[in-house]
Amino acid sequence: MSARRVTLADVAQAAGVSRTTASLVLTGRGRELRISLDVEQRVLRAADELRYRPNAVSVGLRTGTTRTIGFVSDTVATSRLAGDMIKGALEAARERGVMLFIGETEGDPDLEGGLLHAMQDRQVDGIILAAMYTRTIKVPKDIAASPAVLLNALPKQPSPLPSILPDEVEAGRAAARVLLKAGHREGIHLIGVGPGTRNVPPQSVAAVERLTGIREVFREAGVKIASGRVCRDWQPEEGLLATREMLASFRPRALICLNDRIAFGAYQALSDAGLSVPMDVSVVSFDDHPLASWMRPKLTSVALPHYELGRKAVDVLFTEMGRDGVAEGHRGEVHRVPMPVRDRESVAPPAE
Amino acid sequence: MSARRVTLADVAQAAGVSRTTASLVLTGRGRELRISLDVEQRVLRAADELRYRPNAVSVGLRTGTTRTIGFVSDTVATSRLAGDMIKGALEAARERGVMLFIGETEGDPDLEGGLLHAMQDRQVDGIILAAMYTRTIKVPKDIAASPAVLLNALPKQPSPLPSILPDEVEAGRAAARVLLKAGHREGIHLIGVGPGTRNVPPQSVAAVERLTGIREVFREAGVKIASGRVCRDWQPEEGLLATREMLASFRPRALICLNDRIAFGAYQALSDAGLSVPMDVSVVSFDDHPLASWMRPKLTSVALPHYELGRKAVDVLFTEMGRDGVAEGHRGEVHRVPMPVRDRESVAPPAE
DNA sequence: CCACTTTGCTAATACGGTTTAGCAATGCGA
DNA sequence: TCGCATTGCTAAACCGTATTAGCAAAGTGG
Repeated sequence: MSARRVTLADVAQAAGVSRTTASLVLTGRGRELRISLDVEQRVLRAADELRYRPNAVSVGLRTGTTRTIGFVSDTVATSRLAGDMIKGALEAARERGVMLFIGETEGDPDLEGGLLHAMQDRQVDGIILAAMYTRTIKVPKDIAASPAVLLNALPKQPSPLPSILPDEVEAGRAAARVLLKAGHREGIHLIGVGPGTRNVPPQSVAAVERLTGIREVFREAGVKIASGRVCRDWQPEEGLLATREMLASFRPRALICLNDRIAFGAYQALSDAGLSVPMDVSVVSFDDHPLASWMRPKLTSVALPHYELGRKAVDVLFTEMGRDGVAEGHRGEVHRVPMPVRDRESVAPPAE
Repeated sequence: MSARRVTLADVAQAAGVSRTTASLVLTGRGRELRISLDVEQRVLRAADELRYRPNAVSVGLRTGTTRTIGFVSDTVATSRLAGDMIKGALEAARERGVMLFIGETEGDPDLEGGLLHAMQDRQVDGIILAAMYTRTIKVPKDIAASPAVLLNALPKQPSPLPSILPDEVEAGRAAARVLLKAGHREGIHLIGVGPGTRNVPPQSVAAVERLTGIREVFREAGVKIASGRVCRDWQPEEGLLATREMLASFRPRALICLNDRIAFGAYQALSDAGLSVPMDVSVVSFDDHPLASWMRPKLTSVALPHYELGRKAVDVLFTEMGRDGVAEGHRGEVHRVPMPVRDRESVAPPAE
């Protein structure tokens, strides 16, 4: 508020040298440009004593690089997802000495455009364009003004931007294998999608890919999926309804719920029907929402690696920033981040 | 990546005027400095055609103000809280044409110091120092280099910084009133704190204040709190244990759970004991975690106004930034944001 | 002793804007 | 016709740093 910031000129004066010399020493180019050891020490001491910290704005103007990246997402608050993704990005950024601008578009293209401009005006070194739920997005045309990556999203039209995504197909396989390994081969029902490849809610990449993985493993194992119900909106309410409906026609041995909120609803339906988890029915799910470990019994779930996704986005963005312009060949690369299985208490061998 | 950015000089040249003139027109000082209407139009047209956007870094250097504020919190990912607080701040910031730097300290003072410096180096116009769970924090000494506010936190030592907090005492009163209004006057138990003022988990501001409000209303109504149990960590597990323990000695008519996760555990304990909510036992809680509306029956809860807190922080920060230096009198002001009651299905009149 | 290299530092310019001071042309009153 | 105010614009300085080009002094070889 009060005391003016210490500038390079102050340091130079205190050390009795020119600003040039001070700058050279402090940017580590002193040796290279033959500044004597004596002077170097004087400058360093002065800087230290005055608690000099370079003005990043000035450096940004001069060098054109601000050590700042922008993180633009459709919505940050609605889910915990955002939090962990941002956290991952934040930590990876910190390790590299970079700061993060955050912006939220709420799906509004105008807001998105405005945000991207505001960030570019501030000379960000790169941009992460993130979606909170995996989906395809329309890539704004002028985003390529700076290096950029897509996080948790695929481009609608072909695009040179790399994307970072959870490995949903493999997650689907993992969920199916959890049941197979526990000995399940029949009475397996899907809540949220299926049973056919086309029975998926619109827009959802996760739905399609998880289902693909699930079907693949069961097919290879010669196991038939007993039934599947689509839920448009993957909320507890719908999970409850879908499960209740399924219970009207079947006596299931195992459920694959397409996410934890659906599983939460399924638990309620099963409990209402007097069925116990995992004794009567095993349940596997996806996302590893915090909820999953609060439920009784604790829910076995294939985790969305939000934190890792965030980190990876920063990593990829940095290699992208390193790439000096044209280096064709790996444009539009897709990076898949593994989804780990969290084994808990909701799966047991089928009762005899 | 490729095409150089359009600069003011380009605009000036295209309009056939000096950089000075272009700048004056574009900053709206044209009239004031007697630039002719004709020239003004030429400049505006040129800027428009060239799609000129001022380089914010340069402006920042010259004017010393970057239209950027820093949001530093102890941890953003752990809870949904963060999300909504950030969202509120983000929207309020956008409305004012300001961008947000986000940083996370994980409670590490060194990281915190580093972050604050990194932000000050980038010439932020102000800083929001936020805690995810309401608590007292040690205010870093050199934070006052720029205007700052405390969000969801109180200073440990007296400090000139304003703080923004949820109105927890009033929330406590509201919770108690919900029960009174439903007709409850006995068999009311507290899960998480109490019954005495000193039975609170350490560090938690919310615990103390909620309890204060609760006790005040019941005292005035001449109602006695039947019992209370402290939970150190306000998690479902502890809520379950505490409730089970209480049920061993009492037959409660109503529970005030100190947050929703505790209530979640309490639901399980009540269900295990064959008690139904709200027929046998009414439950009121705090926070309005998303969980609250997923539970069956839906949980009545006094909501933490995260979104509003975030907005308010930006508002207060702006008035703080407006205050040119010394304006004593309202230093260290505390702003309380109301906590609204979300009436749902977990409260009913006491059974006869 | 002189030309030439090396050593050790600095002057000057650039980054892209904003802002102050001031200049040339015109208008106006006496 | 002269002095002075007004109009309409611009030159120049400035923000704080990085970087290029170059200068003076000292050292080196012949």
